[in-house]
Amino acid sequence: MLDVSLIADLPPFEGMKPADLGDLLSRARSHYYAKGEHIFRQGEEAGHFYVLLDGHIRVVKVTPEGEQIIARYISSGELFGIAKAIGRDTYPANAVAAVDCVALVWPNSIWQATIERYPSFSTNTYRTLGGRLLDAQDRIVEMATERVEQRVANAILKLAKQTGRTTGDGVLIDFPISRQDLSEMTGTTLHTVSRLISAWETSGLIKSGRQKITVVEGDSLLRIATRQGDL
Amino acid sequence: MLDVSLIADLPPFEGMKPADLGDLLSRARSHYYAKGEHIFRQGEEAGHFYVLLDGHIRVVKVTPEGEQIIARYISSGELFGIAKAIGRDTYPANAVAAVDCVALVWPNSIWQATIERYPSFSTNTYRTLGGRLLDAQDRIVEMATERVEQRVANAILKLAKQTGRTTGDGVLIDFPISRQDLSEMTGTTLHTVSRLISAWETSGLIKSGRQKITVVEGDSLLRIATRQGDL
DNA sequence: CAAGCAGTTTGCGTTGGCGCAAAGTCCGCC
DNA sequence: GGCGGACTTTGCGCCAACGCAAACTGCTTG
Repeated sequence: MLDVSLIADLPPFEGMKPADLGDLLSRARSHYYAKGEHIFRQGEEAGHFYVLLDGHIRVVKVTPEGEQIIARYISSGELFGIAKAIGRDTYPANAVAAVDCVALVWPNSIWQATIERYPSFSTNTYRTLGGRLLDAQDRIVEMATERVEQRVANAILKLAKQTGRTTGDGVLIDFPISRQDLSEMTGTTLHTVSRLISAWETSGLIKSGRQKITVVEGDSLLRIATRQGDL
Repeated sequence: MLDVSLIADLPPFEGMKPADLGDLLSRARSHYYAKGEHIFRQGEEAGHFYVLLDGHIRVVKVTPEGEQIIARYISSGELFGIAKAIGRDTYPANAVAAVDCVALVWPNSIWQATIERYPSFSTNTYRTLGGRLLDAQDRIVEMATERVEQRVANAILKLAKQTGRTTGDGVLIDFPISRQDLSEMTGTTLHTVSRLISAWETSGLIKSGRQKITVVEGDSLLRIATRQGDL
């Protein structure tokens, strides 16, 4: 049986009564996803909603031409797959386990009742949604106004902030991330990302390895991310 | 006094009982905004929410460097300024009247009660929000994968579809839109937009004038918008 | 109706970033 | 422990789109 302490402190459930939490939890099952596994796919009928308990999930949009764009990374404690919350019947993107993951899964049949019964859950959900809308719009502005170099620096900084783990060298992004992944987050090519990272590594701003990036001098990177034409 | 028929058929209020509509309407006041006037500004305390009754509104994000990006156009019948719905206390963008406009205005103090009292209004609102999130993500994908030419063609087609008025020549976008506006929607420069439009006008795909665009051959434009590298 | 401004067009030189290609390098697996 | 595949690096040539500059056009207003 799942214990309430699993989710009591997670943001989506903030403000809910313990009894309600237990009730909600009793309708969930937990599920393990191996690294690389798809939790759901774009266009698929949305049958469930999820809370990530452990791991990292990549949310990926696929174009008709087969190109992939990373919409966002989900960290543990976050809601995802909430198509129902936006009045949708199909998932708008793929969700892939970036590492081995554990998630709680609820059937969407209880969505409406859940939202209506637990106002704090409802509020939390829509706040999350709103945050994602703002994120998306910020990203549009970024893509429209900044150069590739700035966008890549920014993406690395955001990941380090969102999921970074401090090590001896600096802040390590705590899941495997390839040059290709970064290029799909910033709208460029893996080649360009590779060149930028090589250059930054040479000048000591970051350390990097295979699917691994450590931010050493965040300040310098931030300067790159925010400066305008003043090379 | 405002009449229920004003809003009864608008999407945000679909499914509401006439009595409830009257109730809601009694708390609104209507307001006229002259072309070019700001309805609210980015960063400002969000004091009201709105439904556009007539006109067109441009929602604009401003960067720290002063560059402007058009987030979306609001057409009549749409909700806007719903910062409260996403758990925000300030407006995330400017709203400017693209033409003379009339809007209904409610104080945000009644937001929470309104959302709770009228479930269909709540559902409609979040569906709208969800649509905007999906739009934003589509736009990210577009900016990451398509060339300027395709994005501009796409933007024109979307505007024609959203707000087009059929005339003798074709479908006219029915509010003033400059080359600069289009460039701010697609993440390019007014020069590039101007060049593209000139070319398309020469080959008869569109007609254009000062702040005016008519789509003549939508099919050909769509072909430009969707084709990949196959020039 | 003249002036002026906002919006548009067009030319020209430059360049950031892409596309292609090929050669590493690291890792997991048999 | 060696093989193969996934990931990364780097070189080179090119072109779409930008930046700058200047001229043009057509509303609008006094």
